Amino acid sequence: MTLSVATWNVNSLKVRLPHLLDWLRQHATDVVCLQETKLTDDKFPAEELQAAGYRSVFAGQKTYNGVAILLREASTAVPAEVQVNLPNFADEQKRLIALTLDGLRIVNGYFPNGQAVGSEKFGYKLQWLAALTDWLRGEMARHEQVLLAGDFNIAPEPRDVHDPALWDGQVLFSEPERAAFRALLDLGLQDSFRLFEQPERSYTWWDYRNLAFRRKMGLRIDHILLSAPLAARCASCTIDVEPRRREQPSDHAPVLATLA
DNA sequence: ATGGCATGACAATCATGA
Repeated sequence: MTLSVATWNVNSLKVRLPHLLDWLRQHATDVVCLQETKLTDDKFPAEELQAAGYRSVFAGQKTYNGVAILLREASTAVPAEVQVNLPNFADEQKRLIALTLDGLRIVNGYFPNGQAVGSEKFGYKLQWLAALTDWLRGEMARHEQVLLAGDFNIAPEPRDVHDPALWDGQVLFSEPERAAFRALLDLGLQDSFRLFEQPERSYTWWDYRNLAFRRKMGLRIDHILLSAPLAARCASCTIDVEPRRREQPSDHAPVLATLA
């Protein structure tokens, strides 16, 4: 029994819905984690996604943030244990949604950006990461199969950054953020992308400005992490850059993992 | 050079992203 799981920061689900529907038609991915939907729940396009064969579980707000998990009806069980936001971290911002699918605990996060190292938002990012790690420790004790996907807003290693010297110490690549990423790995999670040989300059985000995509000036900040039993089943993890080539793209590309 | 581009709220610019 195989299962495919994707994560994609769509940077406005309203604007990107045509791209998403096209992508779902092409890939028929079983589970799709979305970030930055930027929609209140009453505006979520659940009917359009239902028509495309997907059940939606979502938590949004006006203008900013917003997360959703799409489940392909034909292939997935009914979701249970739906969790919106971290239970140990009071937060107005909708940045996390989790559910359990036939014993598989799926956590989808839109991690804070952090704005600038040392800023108030950077402190919020580190606190959010600490709360996530504490909460996940318990989730991993309760579930053998844990999948953490999303826009982490952290490039974990120099090879995940187009110009590590330029980005040294900057937000998204600073030592405290990378240490927080390692703390997630220390829980027993593995970076599915690095389970396999990958092309040089593999990134998931490129600035809209300065022709960054064409010049391969990107960062790998969107990830799918797997607990050991899932990592053992992981058959592939790839970044699909095709949607980024389209007109009016999201600045993030989808990441896709398959579990055998 | 804190810009450059994109999105949303709002009605001309501004907050935010990464």
